[in-house]
Amino acid sequence: MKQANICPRFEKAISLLSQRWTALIINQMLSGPHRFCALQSSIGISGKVLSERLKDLEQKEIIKRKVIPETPVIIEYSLTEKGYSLEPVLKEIENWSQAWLDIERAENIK
Amino acid sequence: MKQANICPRFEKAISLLSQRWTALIINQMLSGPHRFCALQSSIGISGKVLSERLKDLEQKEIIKRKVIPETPVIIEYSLTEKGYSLEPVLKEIENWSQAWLDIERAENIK
DNA sequence: TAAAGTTAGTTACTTTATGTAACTAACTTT
DNA sequence: AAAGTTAGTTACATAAAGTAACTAACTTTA
Repeated sequence: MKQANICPRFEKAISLLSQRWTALIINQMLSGPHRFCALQSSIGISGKVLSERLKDLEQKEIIKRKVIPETPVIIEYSLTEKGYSLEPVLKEIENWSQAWLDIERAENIK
Repeated sequence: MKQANICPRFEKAISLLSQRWTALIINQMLSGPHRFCALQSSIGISGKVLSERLKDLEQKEIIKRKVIPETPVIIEYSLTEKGYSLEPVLKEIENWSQAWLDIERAENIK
């Protein structure tokens, strides 16, 4: 039933950003390189899915994985140029969220 | 394990746009109102998931559902102001996709 | 007028994606 | 030696999507 007449590049971009966690991972990395467990705890993702996403994003050349042979070894994930170039997208999402969404409080009021 | 210190509005926006099909549905509607089966065939989504998404987007006030009592009845889905305000986000994704993605051809070459 | 088609969905069932939690291996700190 | 940290992996459970057939109300065609 796939018959989309939609631009394939656009569809690819959408399918990338529609993967759960992907946009949040990229967003965290906009502020600099991150380690595996830092991402894990800052966005609340499981190790399993995080490792899947990082492999996928690396393969898509959006992030790069660097092994720093300190003793204990440090694995550092950071954005490539292609990855950084998603910043305007994330910023627009943030702008929209500030303008149009508000935090529900109802559930907290007894 | 949810401990995110991320802005809750931003997270909400991300979780909206990370739902499969949602961004494509909104994108189609940027060009005007659409009927159920027009969306179905233009983006290649199943009736089941489309009806779920439309209900969800309506409840979030991003789209509105209008019953036009022509004979045969027409159900017209269109963006609200909140929905239209996502246009810059979609445009940025499109810009990025044009600048950074290309169509794989390898699989077509024998 | 019966048969076939369209629209806007829904239902039942299957496959895929995520979540949860425990585990590993190599190293460090107590 | 025991416990903790880092960067994952594995096995199992639940949730989300895909597939395809079905419904109900109406219309068009033979």
